[in-house]
Amino acid sequence: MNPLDARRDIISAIGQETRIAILEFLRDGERCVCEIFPAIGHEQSNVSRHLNLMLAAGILSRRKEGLKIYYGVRYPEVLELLDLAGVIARNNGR
Amino acid sequence: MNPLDARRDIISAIGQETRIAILEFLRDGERCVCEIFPAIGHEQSNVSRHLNLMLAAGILSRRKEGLKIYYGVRYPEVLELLDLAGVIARNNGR
DNA sequence: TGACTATGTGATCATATGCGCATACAGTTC
DNA sequence: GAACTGTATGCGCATATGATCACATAGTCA
Repeated sequence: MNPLDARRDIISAIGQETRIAILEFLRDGERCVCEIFPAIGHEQSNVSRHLNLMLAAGILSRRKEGLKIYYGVRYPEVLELLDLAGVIARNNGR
Repeated sequence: MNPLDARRDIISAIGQETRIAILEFLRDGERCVCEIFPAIGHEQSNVSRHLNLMLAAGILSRRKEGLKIYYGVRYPEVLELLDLAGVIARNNGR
């Protein structure tokens, strides 16, 4: 994969409404799926897919603990990227 | 539009291969469409659409000069976001 | 083992996206 | 005005994406 593709994969893994909601919810630390999906108000199966997509993109970590599986943001840069997008949006007058 | 939507619009306007190529080409300053599309090797019509999409998202500037229309990156944060994605990709081992 | 809980996945559907072709439109020059 | 150059847009197509439903799987514990 050329570096161009790699960046696209990262950016498009972040730039989706449901996934932004998940990332924001994970800002304070890792959470299990059972906490995430009620918090953002989406179906468990849907959230599971988004989590696995971000995991595959390499921006989430995953840890099993008994029945539960905890996902977390793997790099602070992911949240920084999100914040940077907020800055740009604000420059645009929202 | 809620702030979540605004960020998604910014991020998804950046996270596409053709548009990343355009943004990289515009890194050194504004260029007209007639320079951009041969440089990145895409159809003029296709490039025009991508430029207008990014313009609508607020991340590009547009300036007319005679027949030519010059597009430029409106905020340095856009290129910073791209660089940040590069950092994450590199953390992932590309 | 069997009931229960947490998570993942196959099938399907509706919509969004990216592209190319042809053509329309706008501005310049003669 | 006509010819020309540069840019935008309508249309159609192929594929990607996000969502839901139903069901499968995996781990726990009586």
